[in-house]
Amino acid sequence: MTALNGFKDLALRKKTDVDAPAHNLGRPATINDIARLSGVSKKTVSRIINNSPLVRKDTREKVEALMREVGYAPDPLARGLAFRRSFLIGMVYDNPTAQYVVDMQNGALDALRGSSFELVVHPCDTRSPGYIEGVKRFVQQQKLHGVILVPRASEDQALADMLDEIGCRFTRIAALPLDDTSQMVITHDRDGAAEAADYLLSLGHRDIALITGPTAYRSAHERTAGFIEALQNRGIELPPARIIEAGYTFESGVAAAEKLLLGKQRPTAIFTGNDEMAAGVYKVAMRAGINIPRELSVVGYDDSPLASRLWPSLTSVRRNTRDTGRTAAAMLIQPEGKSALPLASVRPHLVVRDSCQPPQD
Amino acid sequence: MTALNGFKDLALRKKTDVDAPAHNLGRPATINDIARLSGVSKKTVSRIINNSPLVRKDTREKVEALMREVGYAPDPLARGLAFRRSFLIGMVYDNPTAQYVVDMQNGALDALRGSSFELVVHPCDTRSPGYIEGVKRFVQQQKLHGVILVPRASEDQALADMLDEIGCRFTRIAALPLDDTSQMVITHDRDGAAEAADYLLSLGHRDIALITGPTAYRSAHERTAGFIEALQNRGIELPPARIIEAGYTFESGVAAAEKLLLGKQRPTAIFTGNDEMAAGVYKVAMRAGINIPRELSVVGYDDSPLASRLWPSLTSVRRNTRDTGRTAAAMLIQPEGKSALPLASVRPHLVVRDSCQPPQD
DNA sequence: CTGAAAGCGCTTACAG
DNA sequence: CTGAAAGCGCTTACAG
Repeated sequence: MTALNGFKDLALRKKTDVDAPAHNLGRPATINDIARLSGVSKKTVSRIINNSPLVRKDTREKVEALMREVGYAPDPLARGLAFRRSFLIGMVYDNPTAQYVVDMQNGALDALRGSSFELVVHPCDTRSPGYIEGVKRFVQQQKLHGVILVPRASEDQALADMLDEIGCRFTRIAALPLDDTSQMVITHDRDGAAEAADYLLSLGHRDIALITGPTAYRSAHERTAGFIEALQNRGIELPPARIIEAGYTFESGVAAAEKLLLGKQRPTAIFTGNDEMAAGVYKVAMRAGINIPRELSVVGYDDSPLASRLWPSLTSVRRNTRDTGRTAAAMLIQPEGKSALPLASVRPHLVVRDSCQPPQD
Repeated sequence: MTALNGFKDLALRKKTDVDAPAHNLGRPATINDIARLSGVSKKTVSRIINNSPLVRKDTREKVEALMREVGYAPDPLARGLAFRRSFLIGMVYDNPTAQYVVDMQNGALDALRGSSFELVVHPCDTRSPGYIEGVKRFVQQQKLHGVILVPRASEDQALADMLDEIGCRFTRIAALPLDDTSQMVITHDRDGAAEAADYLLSLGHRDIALITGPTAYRSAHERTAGFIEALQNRGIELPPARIIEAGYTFESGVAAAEKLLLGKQRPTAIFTGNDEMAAGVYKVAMRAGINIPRELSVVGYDDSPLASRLWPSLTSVRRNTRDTGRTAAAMLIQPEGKSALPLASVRPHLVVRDSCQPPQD
């Protein structure tokens, strides 16, 4: 019986080294060590670990001092077993852009730093039929404390429903609010695209084209809507031929740009739904000898590293992905009742570089 | 007392539904359920979970069938607590290249898929003094099963020593063997760079320049050595002015390229230690009106997405990072004694695109 | 080849 | 505000 042993040890200690607090146990301290050495019960130590208010202030301070002294940290495995919930936050994503994924991870880790939580990653393929089962196994088996859903996985209602059903809390990251019940971080892609439109308008462009991502994606839909709306607000209506839906990939950007640039009447500016597709526009323009920015202005979305690597460097909408990840993780590890804000916002903004100029005529 | 309850339940079941094996317990099954329902002891179930040979074949098959039927999966938290070791693999890295990090993670996850292990990520800053303490806390607190060390963190002997000291197993990924004791995956950067050199030689280039990464990095050192060696093998000695040490970053590539390209006598070809710096060469060449590949051939290293996004697309050495990650993780979760290969190899190879031509004269 | 007891380091539910 | 008992779901060490 652990507890009894604890008390026997305490008795021994009292005789020998109660005045010499060199608590050196040659192994990681446990809650029993802390209880024994500070003369309180395990349960009181547990209350202190879990920030219960039901502990006298001086008791708390005494015990916390001892914890620091011996370098005590509670075992997440043992806590997890007792809580029936681990100290692991899962990140579920289906996104091909490495920088976006890494930024999101780093943001989440920012929020987890100093807490007892760690981040476990789960890329998946939302087009494969079994992927929801895969996430379910991941969540249930590891008894995850919570999950961060990254676009486009965050947009799959079936995934969210499954998580609700098994009682797993989660935070969704999305371009706009998807429902009223789940926690969300909203990235306001509509505003970012509008800023891009306003910028091109302010330079004097009027014949503008748009290469969108797959509009089944919320992000693509919002960026498209935001861009078109902003133009309309200034009295400019985009003709259908100036809007091309592509696939968020470099290759699809190349194909879209060929339609736009190799015809007789080309636009003076192009806004693309992400930087990958903007790189496709660059390739076509380069090959065709169209000078960016003199003959063609280009604005991307993401502000990925690619934006500054391209030449001329690409003006692009920055998404503040790291902040998004940090916010999402922070919502998840917040103590239960405590101001559980269901919604948070991260706002994009335009980063101006060298890829735009007033149109020549 | 769980065990006693277990036996009581078994008795009840025997009367009622022993012939109707619809084992539906409205909660995740535990080892006790499996033991009770299959009429063996907990310990025997445990042996089966842990692949012990000390189980009769028909016992094993009977129990495994039941496990499948009720969808039993052992709780990693409980196993971890008893084992004093979790089912978590850590990945420790200090690398700015997002694609490299993501490829490495995905590779590791390939190897962990279907196992009981999950991947928990730990980016760090090897230049900050406290980072080794940070890794130590990470490993000890989570009782990690093992850790994958990614360059450049993998090259820090102090980090490896700390892990040895606390008894944490780890796999290092490195350009060449660093010691004889730890498990390693060798990426043979020397060979990759040699292949780049041979390719440029085969095109007829003789006045070649080299932009290296920080040679304190093993990867940069090996790539540099491999490139220079391959040239020497063909009787070509690189003059010191043709070798510039840069920092693996885009900006440092720009600065190095300016030295090489804006002088009077420029080389006909440049090999860069990574793709980022090659993008820097592109920028300087573009700005100065130097045509790639007609007037200048460029070869990079990494075969990152950037390589195909640049125009003209960049010939580059592919590293097979995903294989590297998979191999590293596989070594870590291999059953203890079982053929614990200390060394594994992943070989790079050149991917030819549009950035090279024979020199004009 | 199989099993009953004790334990891993915590928390919950109950009692005071 | 504090504590003794029981339990979370597994494994280890010992015994047979």
